[in-house]
Amino acid sequence: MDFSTKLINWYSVNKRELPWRETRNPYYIWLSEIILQQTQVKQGLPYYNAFVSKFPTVFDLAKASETSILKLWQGLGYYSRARNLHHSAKYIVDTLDGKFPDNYKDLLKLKGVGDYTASAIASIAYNEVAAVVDGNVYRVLSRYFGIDTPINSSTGIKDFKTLASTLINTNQPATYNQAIMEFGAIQCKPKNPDCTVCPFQDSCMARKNQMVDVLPVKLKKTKVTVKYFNFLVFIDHHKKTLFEKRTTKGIWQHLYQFPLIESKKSLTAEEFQLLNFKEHYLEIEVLDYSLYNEVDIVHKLSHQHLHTKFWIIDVKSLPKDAILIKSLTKYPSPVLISDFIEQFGF
DNA sequence: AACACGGGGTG
DNA sequence: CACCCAGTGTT
Repeated sequence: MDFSTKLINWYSVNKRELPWRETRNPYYIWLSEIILQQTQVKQGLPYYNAFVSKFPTVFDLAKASETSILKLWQGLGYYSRARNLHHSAKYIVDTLDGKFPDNYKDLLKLKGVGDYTASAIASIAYNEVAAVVDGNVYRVLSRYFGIDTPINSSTGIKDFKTLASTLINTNQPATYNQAIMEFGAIQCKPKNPDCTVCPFQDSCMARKNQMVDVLPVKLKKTKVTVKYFNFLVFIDHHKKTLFEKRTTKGIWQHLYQFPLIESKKSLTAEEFQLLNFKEHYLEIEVLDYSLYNEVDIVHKLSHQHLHTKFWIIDVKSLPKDAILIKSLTKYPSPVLISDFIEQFGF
């Protein structure tokens, strides 16, 4: 029995029931694939259901505000996915007259859709013979064929894509692609896979050569930078505060936060006073201020550790663009901020 | 080619 | 703590 048939047989027995497997609607397939980029099924599933429920068609998504889409995306991370989703929905509705791209080449033109996602949608929704290569596929192929080429090197990316293209079952591309990914997720797991129950245990090169725990090979690890964030939580007697949209390039673009002052180190109250935050907000008359968290809250992202202090600042009045504290939760904000809002309670 | 981009889960 | 996750866009 050949590789793809064996995989498909395994899949027919072991596959999970997932809502995006109950449809061929390209819009729903697209939604699920974007949500699942760098995201585990367990984490993405409730977001998928929320998006399908709130935006049942691409037209609903296209006419929504970016803020409402980011609000529904809140907590999922990699927020450019949500912004690109909106951009592409408008492109489909406005430029393509609502006709969803129906092949790999045209799908690739959508913002936020790269080689993997274009292949996934083309195969799953339209049964196009386009091989997917995601983290699961890299792992399964590198182990089964015993390939130690780094999966994130240029040659590795090219070679694995070529190999995947030779293996795909051309009669059942949709099923094959989902089968190999599901196999990687459930059987050929990153850590401690149970190879004794694996259907490929007799032909797997990694198992034969005891390389299961070192494959796939990946270049370099992420280096983490440390940053120090001071959030200014203004409160006036109208129960209003300042909440700003992040327009800068880096993390959390277009999400909302309390006014932020970044420092070179963790500040004491005295140092914070010396820093004289009032310089940043000349027009605001400060009555009193205090530190909410004595110990820094360390918010860990994959490439940054954010050491955070929340300064509670009582003020007499605030500028016109202040918003009611009660309405804070209507805005999309980073988990770090929404957690604070919930715990502080105001 | 290297890096930035989130947050949750696992061993 | 290190690594992984149905990757993509930018530099």
